[in-house]
Amino acid sequence: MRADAVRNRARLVEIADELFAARGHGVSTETIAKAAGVGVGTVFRHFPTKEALLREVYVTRLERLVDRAETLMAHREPGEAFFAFITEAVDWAAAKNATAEALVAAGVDVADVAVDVAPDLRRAFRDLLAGAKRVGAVRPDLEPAALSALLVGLARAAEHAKDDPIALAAVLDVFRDGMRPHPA
Amino acid sequence: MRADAVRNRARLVEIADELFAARGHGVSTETIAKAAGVGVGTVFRHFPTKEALLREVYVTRLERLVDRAETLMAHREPGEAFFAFITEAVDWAAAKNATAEALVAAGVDVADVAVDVAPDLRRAFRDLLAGAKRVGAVRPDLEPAALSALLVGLARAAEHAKDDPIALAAVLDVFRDGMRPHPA
DNA sequence: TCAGTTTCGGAGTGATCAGTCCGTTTGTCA
DNA sequence: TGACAAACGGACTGATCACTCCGAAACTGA
Repeated sequence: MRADAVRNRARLVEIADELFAARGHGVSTETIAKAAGVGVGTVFRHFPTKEALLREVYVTRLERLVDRAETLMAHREPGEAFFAFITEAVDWAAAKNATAEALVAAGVDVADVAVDVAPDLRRAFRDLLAGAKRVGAVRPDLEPAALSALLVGLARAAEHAKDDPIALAAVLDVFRDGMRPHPA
Repeated sequence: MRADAVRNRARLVEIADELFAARGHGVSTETIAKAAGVGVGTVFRHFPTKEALLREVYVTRLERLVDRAETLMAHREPGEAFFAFITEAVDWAAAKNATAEALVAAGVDVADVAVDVAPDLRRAFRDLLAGAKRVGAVRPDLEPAALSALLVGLARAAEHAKDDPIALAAVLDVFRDGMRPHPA
């Protein structure tokens, strides 16, 4: 692969990520191409359809999430790692929401798109939970499947409250307290 | 207003609600018109733009939600009314896959899209919360704005977990426990 | 029943978008 | 450096969508 091709491909994913996050999946291919400083032809040489570009963006995001979980687990105490992850996930949330919904709207099964990343993600969730449960930071009945659903929900709730810092803080508190071991 | 016009208008809102819920906002005006058994011209006579039809659908949904909150408050003990409302909102969302969208639309554009209903909705939330706080069923720092965001998130989380009853139960527990007064 | 008016239906319009095609440019390697 | 394949750019195409327009149909009140 030629050097300029590699550069353009990476840049396209990066720019597409930003534009999809900021303006939804409705942004036209031409807009993305212009923002990346290339022609539309280049977009479609690297990605056969717009949907393929969306998938790439989505997978890239999931990979970053997994990386982040692993970094936190390696450098923090388990309970702290877990809640730091939850909190950070909020920042990442709005963008992920938009992409996942775009894929669903396009009739794509998100689980199918993420099939390559899914095992890593599941493992990261499992390890985060196991560590946090071991030190008693998280309720013992919280399983990876529920955590996944909660993160999706948190992402959505955070997006909804993003312009109201007080509400956003309350939302985070509710999630965090709800995930902690319940007294009684 | 002529009898057939009234009938068509109501039918359009009803059909549009179903189609938007099932297939997203991307459904074309012509699809909606055909499903309602009318021509596109009829759609645009009743609603100047597609967006106006969307708004009408949202407002109708929100009104139903407000009605339900009021009924619960009138017939149940405050804490029970609050949690029954939460639980029902989820069932409704998971089944119809639509309330979250409606709430997001209301939140993102409260002053605009749902200008007529927003005060009622806010009042219903405020009253539900006030009652529940009075009897100590809900944490005192939970405000209507945060509740609104949490409902959106809960609806989304529940939808994500709908095929896994154990995860769904855990998700509901996390939300309920998180909304209860925090010990310490 | 019938005139008068409202409402309807759907072909037509202009705009936009995903995706194609090919002449031109650029990186690569001998 | 020069030859050549790889990659590029953007005009172009066909499809689709929101919305318009007006002759036909249907409701209503007398």
